[in-house]
Amino acid sequence: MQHRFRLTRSTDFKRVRNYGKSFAHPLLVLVSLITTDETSRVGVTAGRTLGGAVQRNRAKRLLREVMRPELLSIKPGRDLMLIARQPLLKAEFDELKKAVTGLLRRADLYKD
RNA sequence: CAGGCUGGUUGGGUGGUCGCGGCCCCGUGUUGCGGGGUCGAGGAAAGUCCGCACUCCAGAGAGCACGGCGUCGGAUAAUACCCGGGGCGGGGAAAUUUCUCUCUUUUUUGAGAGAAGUGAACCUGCCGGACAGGGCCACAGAAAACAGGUAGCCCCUCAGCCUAUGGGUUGGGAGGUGAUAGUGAAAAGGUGGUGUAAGAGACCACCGGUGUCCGUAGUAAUACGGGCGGCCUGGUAACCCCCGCCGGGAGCAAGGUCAAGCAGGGACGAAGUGGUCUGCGGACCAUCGGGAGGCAGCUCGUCUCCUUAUGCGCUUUCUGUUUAGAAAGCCAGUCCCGGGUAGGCUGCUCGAGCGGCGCGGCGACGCGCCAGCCAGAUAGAUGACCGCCCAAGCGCCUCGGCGCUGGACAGAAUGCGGCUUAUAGACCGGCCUGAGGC
RNA sequence: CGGGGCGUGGCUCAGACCGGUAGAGCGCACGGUUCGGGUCCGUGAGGCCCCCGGUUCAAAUCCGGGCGCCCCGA
Repeated sequence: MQHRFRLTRSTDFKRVRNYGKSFAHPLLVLVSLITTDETSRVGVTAGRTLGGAVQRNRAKRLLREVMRPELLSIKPGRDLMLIARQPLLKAEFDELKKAVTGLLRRADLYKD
């Protein structure tokens, strides 16, 4: 995922977390916030409950890899946040992909 | 061959498609985008237990306090922790010796179990001082540290009883003793003898320990042998302490630099003189004054640059018939200033580095030569999917294949050395013991 | 990067500085009191003192190392 489509600042994460709408799934949580920007951006987090640095990095890489092709078909001006949950580490890639696309549809983020 | 122990190396490989970060090159519509090339996690990157480099702060020197360390030699940039020794312990297989028990055999014997001893390689813990001083040593025990008595033993003495007049016995008192028994983790060298009323290093022999001197080996700690002396002083300093040595503090979120916003400070003068050009708005040059900077810090001098912008704003005071003007303050604006938050850049990876070869050393490590440059991210780059192969586990049978599962611990964040902890396996050695063969 | 604290019966904590007997409250079990329950009274079970080494005659305590949890500073 290209760097300009990423959430990078701590304040951005706080803003999305505080004012965004959240959608839950056993594998992950999606948080969405409407902004005035042209582009949509995505941030990825994995808390300490997932395990050590290896597990947390792997969770974030999987989430980024899943989001990469979906980014083109998402409505502009959205800041998204994906929060990993513990069962994500044992899930298959296709399973995770299905979960993410399902959440994006529920949040009504796809272009018409 | 069997068993035990131990050192080192490695930490899945390969190909395809898509994707991410750094650097270089090219193109372009140049804060960006596209294409190509190249590089891109570890042996522990981890824990942060030590030691350095580096940076900032503080600092004349010395001492005190506090903390750490403490056998010898070596290695190192440095280290209580690395390497090689020394001393005192602990663990350690096969084998074997002795004893006891059980079974067995006509006997010789054989087998098993248990206890004690000897016992390799190797692994592992500790290491100044207890005659400088203080504190503590529960329970038990007579006594726990300038030893000690209501057990026992012995002598003396007093009283009672018995008596064959030698004495015996019971109880009390004054002493001696530290041998015996018992307690305890520990009872003030051990064994044997002399000696004595009973005893005791009181004395003797041997042994053990300690101090000191000499010799041999060793750089040394120390070991071995011999002489002499006292025959000798419990443990605890990972309790205080004493002696010797070492230590300034903080840490890459160090530090440097650029710098929004907000807040703070300052200025918003005089509008001179001479000249040139002019499209009459003004512009430029020189000069006076003012300001900023450079010429090593100061003065002088000199050089360079700048010298503008206010508001039909508000309040008060003064002048004035009014329009208006002046001064002070406030507000807004513009410009400048220093400090500096968010944030950016830097520090940031060429280094006590890594690899190969050779030499020296038992080793830690050192020296020389060669070849190359080998991660620098910052919500933090190494990922996803697929094929084949090599190991591993499970199942099946025709014992060699087939099918399934499917990679251990774990992710750089300034760098390096050591330590500690986690770790599926694979490969290559070394040492010791036992059995057999030549 | 640096600093601090905690771990002891089922739960909340003492004991640790200065080593020798592990204790309190709540809870639990049994008995009594009551017609029965609660309250109250009495009795007493339950601990490898987080783990591994070391010092010591002796370690929950002293000294190393490890594990887990919590907190703080730049």
